[in-house]
Amino acid sequence: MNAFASDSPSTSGLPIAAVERETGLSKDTLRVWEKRYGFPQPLRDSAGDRLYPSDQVEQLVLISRLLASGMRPSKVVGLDLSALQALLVPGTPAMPATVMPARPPQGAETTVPLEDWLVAIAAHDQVSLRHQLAQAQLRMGLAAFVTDLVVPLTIAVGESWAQGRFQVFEEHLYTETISVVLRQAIATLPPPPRSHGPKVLLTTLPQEMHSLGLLMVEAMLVLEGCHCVSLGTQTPLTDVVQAALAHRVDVVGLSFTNNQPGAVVKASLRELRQRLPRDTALWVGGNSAALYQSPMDGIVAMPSLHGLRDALQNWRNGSRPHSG
Amino acid sequence: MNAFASDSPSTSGLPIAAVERETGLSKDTLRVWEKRYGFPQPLRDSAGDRLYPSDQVEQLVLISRLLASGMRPSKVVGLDLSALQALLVPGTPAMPATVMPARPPQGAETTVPLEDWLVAIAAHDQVSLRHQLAQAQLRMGLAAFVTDLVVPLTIAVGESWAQGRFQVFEEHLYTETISVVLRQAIATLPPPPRSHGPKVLLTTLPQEMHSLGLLMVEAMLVLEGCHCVSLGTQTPLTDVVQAALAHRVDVVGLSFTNNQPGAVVKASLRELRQRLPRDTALWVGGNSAALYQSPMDGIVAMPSLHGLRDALQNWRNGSRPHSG
DNA sequence: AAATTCTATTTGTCTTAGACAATTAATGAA
DNA sequence: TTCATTAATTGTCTAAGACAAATAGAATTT
Repeated sequence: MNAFASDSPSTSGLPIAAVERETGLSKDTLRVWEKRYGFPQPLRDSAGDRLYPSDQVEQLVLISRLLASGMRPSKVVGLDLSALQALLVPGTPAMPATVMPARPPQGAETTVPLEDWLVAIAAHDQVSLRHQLAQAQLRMGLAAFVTDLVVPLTIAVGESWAQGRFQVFEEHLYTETISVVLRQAIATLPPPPRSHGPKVLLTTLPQEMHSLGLLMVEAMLVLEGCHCVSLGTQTPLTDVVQAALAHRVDVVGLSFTNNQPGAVVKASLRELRQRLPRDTALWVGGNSAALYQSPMDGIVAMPSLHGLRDALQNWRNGSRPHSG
Repeated sequence: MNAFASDSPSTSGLPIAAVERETGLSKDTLRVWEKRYGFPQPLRDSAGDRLYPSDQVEQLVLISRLLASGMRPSKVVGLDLSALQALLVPGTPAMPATVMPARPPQGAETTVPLEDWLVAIAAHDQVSLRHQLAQAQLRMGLAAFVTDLVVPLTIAVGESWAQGRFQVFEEHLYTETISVVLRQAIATLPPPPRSHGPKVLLTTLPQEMHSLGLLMVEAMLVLEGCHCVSLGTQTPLTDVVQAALAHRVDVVGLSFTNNQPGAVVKASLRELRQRLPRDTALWVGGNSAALYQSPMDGIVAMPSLHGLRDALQNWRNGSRPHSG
């Protein structure tokens, strides 16, 4: 058993299982790249097993991130660190411009620039950060807080992390803190007036573990008078269907990051659409590029939270034409 | 590219990648079992690729659950469905009796039997469930709520799920609802008196995605006057260390389910212990059997929440002998 | 009886190279 | 431009064998 793959700091490299874990690239892929492109070029331990030097692992991490945003392996697999970073900096590059959040940061948000928030996150003072965020939420109101602060700040944090400015744990700290503030805000919201909006099931499919998007959507929906049922992250497809039936929801809302290959995302959605009742709407969002490349039948894709309002309007018109 | 593995309902089986996803057993393992034990016995598609019938997948899921609780493959891989279920029912079987939660359900909890809570969960009324749980929390107090209700109820839900009584989405619903109630309770707790307890970093390692245990621990610790920093789930090992340093915590607390093989858990802990400063305590808990099999140097393993009190006491004595 | 050491078995992962089909890019025709 | 066809790209699967970590069971000592 060549076995467990703890990246012992003294050794000269990581075994293939550790690299798979760190990069998300399968062992098969790592081996076939080595054969086809000549990269990576791992060392070998005494048993002949691959040992990936950490600089190659770093390159692989960047490569995998570029792939997730739409690049092709042949274009990026050989490249060195600086070339990769150069490709990575400009925003979310492979995302078509038409779906980029059209609205520039504006109004209330500019009172405290994003940069200051980034500095506050880097200060590692969770209590203070939470306090400041909670205050901002009260000052701006929940809707503006989400669209004008949380959304751009989350994007900025993601980019900072991609550029190596933030550690993973700092991103975790940010996520956790925002979650607490958002949950608190949602919890203190007045209960929705009965049958004013659709009943919405919120979750993500397996492999999608980011709950922040769900929370943002939940906040906006509750503000609009919807009744939300959240299942948290990583609900198997079968159970999404069962939950939708059991709770008799009008809408199923899913969030996708660009962690998964686009083909998998599309296939899952096709499958889900087929299994859900016809009259159950399926709304999807998140920064997975695959969602917006081509319109999918019976699926409403929302590249930004602003789409929620329209989707709600459409639902009210389409699904309940004789008022409520 | 035999590619993505959506379990199309019309086909006669799942491809190996889907089975890996569903069961957590690696493709290598699935293939080697087939060779060694003659099970599973997948069909083949036109290209010669394996197609696992869904009943075999069900067996594999049960087998993987038994392995996680300490059974050996040779004892369970061949067994049929009923035999597997028979092994699975009695509690957490492979866990040594000495580490089982010693205290039987008692006192306040018996006013509303667990069974009634299970029925309430099965009713799919999240609003009502949340309300009832919040009321119970207020009535019992947070500490008793956690130890006497949430802990046994979570175990009961897990067992119900293992026995097929609950669907995955019902377990998700339960988890989400409890989380909301616990977070709410923690948020409304008075801030801890300064320097009355250690500063504790709470998180899980990658592959561990259950946050409920962390929330329970956080509740108990905050009650005891500790200052908690939670990073949520799935923090890479390296970042746990960095976060511990950045936040200057006294204690790192980790939660482990029995999702991962024991060897991986142990190796990760050894590694983490080695990388953390000597004077940073490392507390671990959760129902991963590996934690309690043999004491590990410099690691405090707590099979139940009741161990927290003692651990705190020890920390206060050991780490700060000349008072604070 | 309990703890320890040793040996034998079990077990998961890694290795090789090649085949294949789904996807994407490029080419040609309307 | 837009659509269909061909070509290139790319990830996954298959096979059998090798190997070392982890565990079980026996033999030994405390």
